[in-house]
Amino acid sequence: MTVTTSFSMMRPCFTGYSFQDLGSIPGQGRVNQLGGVFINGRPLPNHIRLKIVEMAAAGVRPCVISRQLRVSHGCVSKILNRYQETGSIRPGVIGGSKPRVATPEVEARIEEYKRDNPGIFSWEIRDRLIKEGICDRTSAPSVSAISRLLRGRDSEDDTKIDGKSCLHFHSTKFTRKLIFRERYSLLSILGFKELCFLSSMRLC
DNA sequence: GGCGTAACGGTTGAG
DNA sequence: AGCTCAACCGTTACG
Repeated sequence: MTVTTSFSMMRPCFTGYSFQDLGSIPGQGRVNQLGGVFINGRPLPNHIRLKIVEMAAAGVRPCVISRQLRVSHGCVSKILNRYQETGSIRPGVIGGSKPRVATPEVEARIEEYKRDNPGIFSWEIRDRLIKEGICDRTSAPSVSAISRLLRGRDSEDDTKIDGKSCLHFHSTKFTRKLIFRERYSLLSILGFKELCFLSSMRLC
């Protein structure tokens, strides 16, 4: 059995460092107990990950893979487990926070709070949203997201067309930005082809 | 000796 | 612009 790399197996952002690169990144490369080179906190290069999966598929025992590729057996075990679960050799998405969803209802409520009390702090708005059950602690927009929304709102108040506020246009612009971020994080998980397919099916 | 996994020190990136 | 924090990483050590 052979394992082929599909487009979806490739992460768009991290393509993997080459060991030649390690020399050009002073202080980055470290050596493990097996003599292998790694960068602490960073995923192994794709070609090593692929090699691990290929060797396992060829029936090579994990301990042999570990010794031959000079990668810790814990790492070999992790990568093979992940491959079994997801079918992908790619590492997970590192860093970032879960995108908060500011629904039109939440946006409207934020605007209402601000109208009632123009001096209200963003963190107070967030607290009220949670207290009044509009969102829970995990889904509530972050304080910085709220303040950005309010900043946007304030600048829009200055730009009125025929005496009417452009608030709706700009708040939907805010929502579009969140949707774009959701898509971007999907891109790193699914890969470009899958995302194009889902987009064409209007699934995301 | 081989394997699974918790703990650790590190990086990353959205909020 | 800079900080926070929760996600991930690979290595190490233990059972």
